[in-house]
Amino acid sequence: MIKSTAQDTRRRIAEAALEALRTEGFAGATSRVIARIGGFNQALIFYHYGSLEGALLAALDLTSEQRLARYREALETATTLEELAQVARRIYREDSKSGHVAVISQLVAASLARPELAKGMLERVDPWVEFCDVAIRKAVAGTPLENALPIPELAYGLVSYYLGANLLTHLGGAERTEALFKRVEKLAPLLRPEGAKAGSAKSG
Amino acid sequence: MIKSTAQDTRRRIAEAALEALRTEGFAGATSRVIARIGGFNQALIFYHYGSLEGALLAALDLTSEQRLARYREALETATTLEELAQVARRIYREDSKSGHVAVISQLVAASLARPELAKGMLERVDPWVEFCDVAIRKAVAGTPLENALPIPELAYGLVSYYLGANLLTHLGGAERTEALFKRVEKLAPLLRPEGAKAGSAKSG
Amino acid sequence: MIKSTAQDTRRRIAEAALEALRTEGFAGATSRVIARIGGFNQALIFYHYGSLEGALLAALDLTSEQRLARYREALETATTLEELAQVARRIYREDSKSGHVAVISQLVAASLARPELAKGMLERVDPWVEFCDVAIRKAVAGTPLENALPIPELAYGLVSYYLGANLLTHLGGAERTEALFKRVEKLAPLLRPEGAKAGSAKSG
Amino acid sequence: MIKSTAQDTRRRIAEAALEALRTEGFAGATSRVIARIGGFNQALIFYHYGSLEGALLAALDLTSEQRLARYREALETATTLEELAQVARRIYREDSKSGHVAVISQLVAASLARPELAKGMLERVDPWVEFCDVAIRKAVAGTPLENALPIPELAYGLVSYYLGANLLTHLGGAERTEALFKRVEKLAPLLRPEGAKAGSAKSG
DNA sequence: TATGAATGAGTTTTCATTCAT
DNA sequence: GATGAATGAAAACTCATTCAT
Repeated sequence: MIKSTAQDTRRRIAEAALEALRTEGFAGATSRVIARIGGFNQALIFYHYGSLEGALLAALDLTSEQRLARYREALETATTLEELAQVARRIYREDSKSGHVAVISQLVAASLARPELAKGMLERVDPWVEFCDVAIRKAVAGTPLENALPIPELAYGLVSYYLGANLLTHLGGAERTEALFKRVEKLAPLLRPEGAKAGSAKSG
Repeated sequence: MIKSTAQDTRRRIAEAALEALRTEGFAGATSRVIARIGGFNQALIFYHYGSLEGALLAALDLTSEQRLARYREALETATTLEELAQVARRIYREDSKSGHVAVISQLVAASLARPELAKGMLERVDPWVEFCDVAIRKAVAGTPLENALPIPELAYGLVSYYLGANLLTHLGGAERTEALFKRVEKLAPLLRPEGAKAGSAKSG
Repeated sequence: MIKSTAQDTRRRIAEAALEALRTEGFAGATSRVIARIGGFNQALIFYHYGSLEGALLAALDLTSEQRLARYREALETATTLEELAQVARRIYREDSKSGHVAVISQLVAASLARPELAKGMLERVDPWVEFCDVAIRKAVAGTPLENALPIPELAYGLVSYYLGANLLTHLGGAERTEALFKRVEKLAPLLRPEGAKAGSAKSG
Repeated sequence: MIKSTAQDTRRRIAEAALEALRTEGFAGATSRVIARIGGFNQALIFYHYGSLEGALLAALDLTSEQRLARYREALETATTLEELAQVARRIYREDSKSGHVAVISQLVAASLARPELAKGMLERVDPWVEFCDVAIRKAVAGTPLENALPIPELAYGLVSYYLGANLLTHLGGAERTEALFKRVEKLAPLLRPEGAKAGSAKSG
């Protein structure tokens, strides 16, 4: 048997937990299932994380890091509101396909009735709000909206929407959310104030 | 042993299930807990609903009916975007306090991994989208937005947002969602086209 | 609602119980299943028979009567050992196909751990032993075996064998029992005493 | 908590299951009863055998091995048909007393309605047929019957009879089966062809 | 650091049966 | 005679977690 460092093992456990969440949902992410997926002993989860929830939160961190990195990278390329909308749609699709945000939905929902989980979850929401904040700020930079919009509140609103959209998507309403994204892309120019838009006049 | 009609008993079970969902969440809404809350025998749930899920969906119907009625009533009183925003905030607070939409969140989340539940849930989403559709339509009636906005998509988006906002609220972020509502109220007049705003200014 | 006489209802219950035993086996012949098959209320079983077991025994009586009548009729036509063997095989097949003796096997087996059932079963075995007794007697009438064979014991042995053969048949060994029957048919003449056999003497 | 090897524990479980089958029958051999008899946790059954049926089949293997060994040993000592009949009677009594074959009857009967069990059972019937085959062959060795009898079919027939006889014995008809055995013993010599009977050699 | 074994408390569901009507 | 409603007890099985090694 090859001994691994505690770090490696923790990582393996978190990855197995993530996979379990993705494929089986929160209710199916039992210690037994996680152990089977990762090929290790159930007890190891408790040895390293103290409880199942600890391992699930580690799984969330794993996916959050990955996704946030991806988001930030995508944000680099977007400079206008239109581009931002496009980026958002693309990322939404990636998230749906990969199941990453499904994991978040599951954990958020499950944590409603689990104080300890809820605490861990709330902490992990902030980076996302932060990200949205930056994104919006960038999108409206140099436009009149820059000063008019309640950006922090909007950022939180976006995260809220994202969560809800993902839940519904997984219930079976994928197209309807996609449809909204498409509309927003089309409408984005209309929301631009005159000055910023050169000659592309809009709302009469 | 007191015999009641099936209707009454079904109602009692649904109410107990609702209470269980509210106070214990989906994972805690077991047949045993529901039976204890309602003061009846566990087996009664299966006698009347066939399965736990059946009873939980009945609970959802109970709360949905109540809330929708309340929403429609509130909608009657609102005529402008500002008023609509106010109504929305008030109702959001009621939902948070009463735990009604928390129940929805729980069930939506839980149904991600339960096909039968998911089916039942999806059917129950539509009345809400419908309601939002009507509400938005009413709010923008007579304004240029009336023709510019993708109302059906927005309606679905609102429901999505509402779901997410409720999840986060129950995680502990109530004030942040409230803050957004307040901002929207303040900004509502700005989104109004000049003509419509003329004499009907509401916000002080 | 058409009221029926107690006799009619008892009959309907017994028939439904028999059908349940046939199609679902003893373990599946629950009061609920029987009631569904017969289209009546579960409680009716207890009203008329006092217990589930009572109804199941009534079902057994139903099938026993039918089969015994059939057996006696078949016995009429058989006069020699060979013919008796043929008749036995034909009847065995009928029993297998119709599921009648499967019902007996089920009940006998189930009664091993149920004193009340066992009592009822034992009483119902006698007519069969009696029948075998008569059959054997008839088959060996006029031959030396008539006085040599311990007919009552053999009769009981035949019933024992029949029970076991049916159990194994239902486990999946139908052909093997059939094979034995065929062999017995062929060998029957060999067991015949010289006098009775005319010129077909075989045994040395 | 005393830790043992998996082998030991599996054995303890199988033994407890066997005892439960013996004393309570199939319907009474529930996980709870087995656990109580064995003095271990119900869950242990599932940990080691995956399902109740797995444990019950293990119990059957336990008793089958023991009995087959005993049978083979007894067979060694019997060389003539008479002796074989004596041995059969003795063993039959042992089986009745010890409840070993009652267990088989129970499982065979129960498996009528349980496909998985039936599969396991059928596999376990063969060694017994094999044993009977050998026994018969030995009994008729050197006699004219050696070539006249359909031994494989008879072997299967004997197993069938044994099963049925045991069922009836447990229903309460022990003496009647005993009576048949006694008669067979007495008649055994008569079935012997003259040549072999001459000096009634016991063939050492 | 890791694991196989073990467990108490829990799950959903089904059962035979009773009772008020 | 008949029935819908109700129930206590029990079923098989799973859970997160602990413990000895």
